[in-house]
Amino acid sequence: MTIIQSLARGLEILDLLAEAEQGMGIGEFATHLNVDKSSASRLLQTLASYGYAEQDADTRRYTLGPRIVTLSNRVLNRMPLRDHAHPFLRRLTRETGECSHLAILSQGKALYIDQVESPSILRVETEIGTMSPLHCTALGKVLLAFNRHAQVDAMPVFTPRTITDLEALKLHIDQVRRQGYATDDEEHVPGVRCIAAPVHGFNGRVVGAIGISGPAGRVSYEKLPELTEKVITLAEELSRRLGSAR
Amino acid sequence: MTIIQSLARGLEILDLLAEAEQGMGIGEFATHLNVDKSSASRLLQTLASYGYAEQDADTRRYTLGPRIVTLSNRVLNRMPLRDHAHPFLRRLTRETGECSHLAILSQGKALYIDQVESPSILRVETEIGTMSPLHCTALGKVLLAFNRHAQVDAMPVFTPRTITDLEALKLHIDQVRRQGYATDDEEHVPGVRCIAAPVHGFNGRVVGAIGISGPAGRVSYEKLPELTEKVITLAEELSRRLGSAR
DNA sequence: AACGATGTTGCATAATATGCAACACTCAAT
DNA sequence: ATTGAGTGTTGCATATTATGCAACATCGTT
Repeated sequence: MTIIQSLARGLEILDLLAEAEQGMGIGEFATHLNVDKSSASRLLQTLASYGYAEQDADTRRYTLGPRIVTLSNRVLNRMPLRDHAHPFLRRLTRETGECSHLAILSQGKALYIDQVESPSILRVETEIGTMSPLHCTALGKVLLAFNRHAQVDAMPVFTPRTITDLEALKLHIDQVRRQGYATDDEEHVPGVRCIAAPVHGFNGRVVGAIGISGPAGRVSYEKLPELTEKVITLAEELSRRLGSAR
Repeated sequence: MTIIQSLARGLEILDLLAEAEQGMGIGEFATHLNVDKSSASRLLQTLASYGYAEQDADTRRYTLGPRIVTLSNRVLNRMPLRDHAHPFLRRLTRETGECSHLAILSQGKALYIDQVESPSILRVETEIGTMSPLHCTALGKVLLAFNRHAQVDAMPVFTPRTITDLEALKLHIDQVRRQGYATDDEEHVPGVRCIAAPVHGFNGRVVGAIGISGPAGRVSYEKLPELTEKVITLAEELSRRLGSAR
């Protein structure tokens, strides 16, 4: 496995730009990459010439360019699941009042490929493109339980409630498999609870997970059964829509 | 202006992947880039290690990876305009029955940053991330007319109705400026008509364009005045929402 | 105008990306 | 099961290019 260093540096620059809302100057890149200013400048020029970066004429700082957006929607538009699922996401948010999400397994994580936000002021802030760990999120656990390609190789701690023992997780995932849904009980983000259920494709295989997330105050233990019922029902309807025999 | 060749090759690979829905094999990359298979393999491995490409375990072909989606939504989420405008896009589609779009000026083109699709089966297929030429699209003409940074350097022909003379375009844009909206009368895509109007920000500057597109049969000359009125009204409401004095 | 900060460009050379060849893997045909 | 073709990966010598340095250009502040 060989890494082409110059390409890697360019991609690292994109990672830096993803975190730099106000853009970055050449000197900052040079420092982060541990290269000379001149090298940083040439890398940025290359990225800019292909549309991946943009230099603000006034501040001379660089920001992410539009080419990324074009490519991203190529990726997303290649997923028919998204189009089928979106009306169900809207229904789920309408019926529960919480944010709803659709995720698929990607690179060992749960990739959020669509969502509908809650109308409530207090809500969980996530975005499409988020890649969540599998072991401590409801969507992730569903993928672990129902997608044979899903596996965890690390189980970082996010909260005191995060499951960090592999045997404990296996038992938990077995239970998810039996009950047909998963919950995240403040295991990833303190104060946030999630519920998710699997989405089956036409051959019965699990092609994704659909679920809701909300503040623990609203997604309370008393409300869990009712909300869970809604998530499961919508997931099954969507699965049937996709042609699943289930 | 120096181009870092290895980085450029990696970005060219991303461009190839954007067009290759079923992915591509290493040999195809090598041919397109005019490099040896081994070089192509190393470039792809680098892209894959950063999440920009993925290799399908079964076919061994490479496709675009999820990292692109994550970055894309960073770009889009940095535009408050999108959040403000989305309800107006929905209203516009509801009131006209056509697809509605929101675009900004980016790299000399109109970058579509949001849209709401028409419920009709027959509709215009565009996607977020599309970068349209300015001289022959309604959104683009609005940007040309109202954004002082917008200019055209080339005027490629798309249809027999495309304006290809610079003087003619200048007159046309002057008219757009006077009337406060623009139309695309089958100038970009045969059989497609569009209407767009400017969106003004809090300092009165034009921060984007909002409009609709539909088949010429539905966006007929008889319907144009009524549809135009709706677009202008919504654009002005959105502008007021953004704090514009207009 | 002078100065400091920042981005850009030319040039010699240090470093790395390349092509070649061998190898590993997969699949289809016999 | 074996063979051959097709495809992706990896080691190595060296051809090529990316690098750092220094000079320059640009911009904003005093």
